[in-house]
Amino acid sequence: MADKNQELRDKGLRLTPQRQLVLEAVRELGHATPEEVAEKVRTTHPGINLSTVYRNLETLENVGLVQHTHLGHGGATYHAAEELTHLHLVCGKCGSVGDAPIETAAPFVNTLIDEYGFKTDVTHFAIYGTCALCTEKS
Amino acid sequence: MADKNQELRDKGLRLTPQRQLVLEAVRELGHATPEEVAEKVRTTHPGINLSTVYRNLETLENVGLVQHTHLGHGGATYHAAEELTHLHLVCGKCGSVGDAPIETAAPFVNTLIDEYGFKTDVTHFAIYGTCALCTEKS
DNA sequence: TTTTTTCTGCAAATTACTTGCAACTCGCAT
DNA sequence: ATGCGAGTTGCAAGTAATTTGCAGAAAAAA
Repeated sequence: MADKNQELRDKGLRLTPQRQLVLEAVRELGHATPEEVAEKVRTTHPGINLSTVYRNLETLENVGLVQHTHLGHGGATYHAAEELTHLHLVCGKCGSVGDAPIETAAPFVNTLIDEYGFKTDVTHFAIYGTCALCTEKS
Repeated sequence: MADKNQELRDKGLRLTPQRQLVLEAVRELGHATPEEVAEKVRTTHPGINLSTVYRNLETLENVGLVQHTHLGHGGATYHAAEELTHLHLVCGKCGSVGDAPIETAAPFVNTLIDEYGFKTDVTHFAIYGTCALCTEKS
């Protein structure tokens, strides 16, 4: 964990237990809302305040260790930066979140660059639709 | 306007001035937040309540006359169903919203169907990235 | 018209997040 | 080791955006 300490300090951040736990939680959860992160952190550090979680997620995002994505209605969900290598396929019927490799979108992304000069970050918003299961059912 | 009346009645909806105005406003505005719709409606019907706007947008969405899209942080924006024929390219730097024809995404959409059975609605979430202008500047 | 049923307005409630501030503590410099 | 100062935390209050409960208003049906 000396490395983990270093990782945060290198970014100019102070090393607090809360901050470490928030980062750990995001990494372990894969993707999670601030509320879910807080809940996870509370299993080992019950007293943590929700605003501390929000503030740390923001701080960690500023230094590039985590990122947020919009998977649904209002709420953002957070990912560890290393894991942001897939698209999110959100099903509007059942709410499930599937993954697809980011390369799936590569031709689309290239088209947007070529024709509009628009550099897309496909992971920032979910891809919305109906999953295979729900399509069958209807 | 007999046709417009019919249009709503056909869907089993009662014809109220508020409802007509909300639908009109969405059509005229192209895309708008609930707040913007309310403001527009108030130019001719000052007393309308914000919750009436919300409820009507929801109702109109249920019968398929309007749809909502996520262009940014939390808020949804509403479109007339007829006009949902383009992608939204949202720039994370300047906040501008560009359009691109929906066909741009067709190959991508097909790939997702073929490989994952996932039927995408590309208009529901914005496509996020950096626009040509902001890319130049940096 | 009268009845039925759906809408509307209003006020209060909820949700998700942000902010102000005093107390605390991390890490550098003694 | 010890202390100092800036970055952090917890707490409580504050926002912003949307939702809900309800009684009265007003469409459509009878």
